[in-house]
Amino acid sequence: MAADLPDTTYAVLGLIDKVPRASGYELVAVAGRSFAHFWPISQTLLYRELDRLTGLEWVAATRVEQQHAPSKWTYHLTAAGGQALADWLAAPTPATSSFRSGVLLRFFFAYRLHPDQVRSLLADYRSALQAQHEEFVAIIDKLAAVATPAARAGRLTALHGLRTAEARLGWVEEVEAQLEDDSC
Amino acid sequence: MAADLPDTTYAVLGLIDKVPRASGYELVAVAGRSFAHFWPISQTLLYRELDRLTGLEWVAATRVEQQHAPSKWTYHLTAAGGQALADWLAAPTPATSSFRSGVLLRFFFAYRLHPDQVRSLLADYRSALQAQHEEFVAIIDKLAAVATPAARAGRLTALHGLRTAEARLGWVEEVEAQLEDDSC
DNA sequence: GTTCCCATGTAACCCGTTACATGATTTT
DNA sequence: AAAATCATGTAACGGGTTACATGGGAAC
Repeated sequence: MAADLPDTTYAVLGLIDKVPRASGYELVAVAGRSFAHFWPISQTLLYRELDRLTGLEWVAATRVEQQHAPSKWTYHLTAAGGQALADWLAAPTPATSSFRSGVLLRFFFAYRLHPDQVRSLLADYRSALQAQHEEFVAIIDKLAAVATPAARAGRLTALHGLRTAEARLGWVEEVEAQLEDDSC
Repeated sequence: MAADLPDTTYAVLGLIDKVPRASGYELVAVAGRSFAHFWPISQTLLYRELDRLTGLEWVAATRVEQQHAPSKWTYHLTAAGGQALADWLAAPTPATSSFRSGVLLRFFFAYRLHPDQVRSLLADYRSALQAQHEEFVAIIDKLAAVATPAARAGRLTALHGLRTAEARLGWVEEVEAQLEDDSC
């Protein structure tokens, strides 16, 4: 059907389905809180996708006047949009999980560093992982209280992040232990 | 000093340091086998970075004539290049680990799918993870035999991938177990 | 009265990708 | 004769980013 669009387009489409009658501004905030962990998008990009989606008539925009705040556009799926989302979800998933890690890239060349510098690299990484870990725990706790299918899906994707962070924290410990052995 | 360059530039710089006197063609192959797992780069991009690095005079190119194959350029670091690499490694690492997962994005909207479709999504993900797992095991085995600092760094980054894949396979099992509970 | 929140947008850049071109040599 | 390997490149596209602009109402 439609020329094949980037997954980001469907991410926004799915978000509008999940949070109907939201403004672009609100969607940016929701995206930042929800799928940003495994599919980050900037504000500019999200607005661009809203344009694209309305152009495709997959979503319809409604003008809402407000007196306590600027007027806004709210969005909701059309029938065609619902179909497009369903088609995309049903299509076989290309295994496109792109991962780029500045920490690992540096660690890969770590043999050019002093052991102290390596240790500090690992320490920074640990802090970042711990912060992530806490975020995921918070999300899981919050969503555990909600008994909707959407909340469950959100909780389980957060669990994926949690398990990943745990494993990587374990890796940091493993590596630090190995470095200590060498110093002796 | 130099306007701040993308990490990819330093990735190539580090690779030339690690594998001196290699051609662009060889570097593409090595990059594909080594840091592609956490820092993928395409052939075109790598060649473009070689141009940039020679322009910066961080690497120098030498023409090598061959009779059994086309002539080639080989690369090696200059003093300035070595300094640039060291500076980059020593600089505080921005926590830029960008992760985009098509599987998680779909899973996030999984409440719109039939349970069977979710199961197949998870099954595909498991296969991909298992393939990754095997790759990392192979790398670790291969590098365990080599007793250089560079090999050790490579082995430990591969271990990071291995631990991550293990944790995610565990997540798949966890989620599948939860889905079964619901069916009852 | 400055700062934060709501709300939407423009401009410019460039990184990274895919597809394709070329051509010699070696292997099947 | 065809296919794979070695080797380097061009062309075009677009997704995603950062930085900036605007402006009214609310909060401190």
